[in-house]
Amino acid sequence: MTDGALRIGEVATRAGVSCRTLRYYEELRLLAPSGHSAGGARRYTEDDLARLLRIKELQDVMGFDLEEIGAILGAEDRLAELRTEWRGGARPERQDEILAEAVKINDRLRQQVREKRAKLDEVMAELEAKARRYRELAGGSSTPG
Amino acid sequence: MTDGALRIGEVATRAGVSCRTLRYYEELRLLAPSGHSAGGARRYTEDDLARLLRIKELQDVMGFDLEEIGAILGAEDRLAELRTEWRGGARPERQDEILAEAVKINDRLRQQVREKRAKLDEVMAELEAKARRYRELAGGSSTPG
DNA sequence: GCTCCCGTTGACGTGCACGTCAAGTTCTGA
DNA sequence: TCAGAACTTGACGTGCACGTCAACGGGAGC
Repeated sequence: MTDGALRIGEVATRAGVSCRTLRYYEELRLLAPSGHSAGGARRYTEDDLARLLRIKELQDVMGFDLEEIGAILGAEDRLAELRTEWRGGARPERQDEILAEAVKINDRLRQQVREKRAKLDEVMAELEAKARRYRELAGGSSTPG
Repeated sequence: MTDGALRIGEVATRAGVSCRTLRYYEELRLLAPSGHSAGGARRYTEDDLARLLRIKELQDVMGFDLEEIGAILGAEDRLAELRTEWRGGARPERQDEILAEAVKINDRLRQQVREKRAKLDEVMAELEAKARRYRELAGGSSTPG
C-alpha cells in the first residue's frame, strides 16, 4: 500500500483541482481521505489521489456528472469490499449478485465509450472535410464548389 | 438551399432540445432563425437545424461550453461570409487573414479531438482490464491477485 | 369569426459544481 | 515558543445552461 500521508493542498495541486473540490467530493461520498491527523486535518494516500484522477477522467473525458460517477465507483467499491470478505466465504449468492452488477456496469460503460468514440470519429471526419476545403481555397481561389 | 420554414417547436423537437434553448442560443448569437413570420415568429431552415445539431455535437462530444462553440462557429461564419464577397474580389490580404484564422482553429480542433481520442482509449483500456479481472473472479474464486 | 394551440418577451427560478469569505484551529519551520 | 502558512467548519455567493411562469399576440383549422 502506498501510504504517503498527503495533505489536502498537495493532493489538490497534483490533481489540478481546489481544496474545495476535495471537500465537496467527500460531502458527496465520492472520495474520503484515508485518515486524519491528530488535530482533524485530512490525510490522503496515493490511492486516494488515483481515485481523484479517476473521477476527473470520468468527468472530463466521458462527461458524466458526479452522481453517475458515484454510481460507477460505488459498484466497484462494493466489489472490492466483497473481495475482502471473500476469504471469509460469506453469502455466496450475494457475491454473484454484486459481481454481476459490476460486470453489468462495466459492459454499459464500455458501450458508452464505444459510442463516444464513434461520435468523435464523426466530428473528426467533418473537421478533415473542412480542412480539405480550406486547402482548396488556399490553392486556387477561382473554383467555387 | 433547403428552405423548409420550420417553426421553433419543430426544430426543438427534432434536435431534442427545448424552445428555451433555441431562444437562449439566439441571445448568445450562436444561432439566429433565418427569418420571421409577419407577426414576428421565428422561422428556421434545415440549415439552421443542422447548425443546431452541430452545436449539440460540439457540446456533448467535445464538452465545449457555449462561448467556445461561439468562437469556433464564428470563425467559420466569417470565412463563409468572406466567400460570398470573394467574387467581389475585395481586400485580398484580409482574405488570407481570415482563411488563416479558420485553418488555425481547425488545426487546434483536430488536435483536441486526437487528444480526446487518446484519453478515451485510456479509459477503454482500464475498463477492459477490469473486465478481465471480473472474468477471472467469475471463473475461479480462489486465486486472489 | 372563433377556437385553441403555438408563439412572443420579460423576468425570475433552478441544479450543478464548485468559489469565496469568515472565524477559528493546527501544523511546521526558525 | 512563536510567526505564519495551511487547515477546519459553516454559510452564502457565482457562472453556466437552461426551466418555468405570467401575460400577451399570431396563425391555422372549423
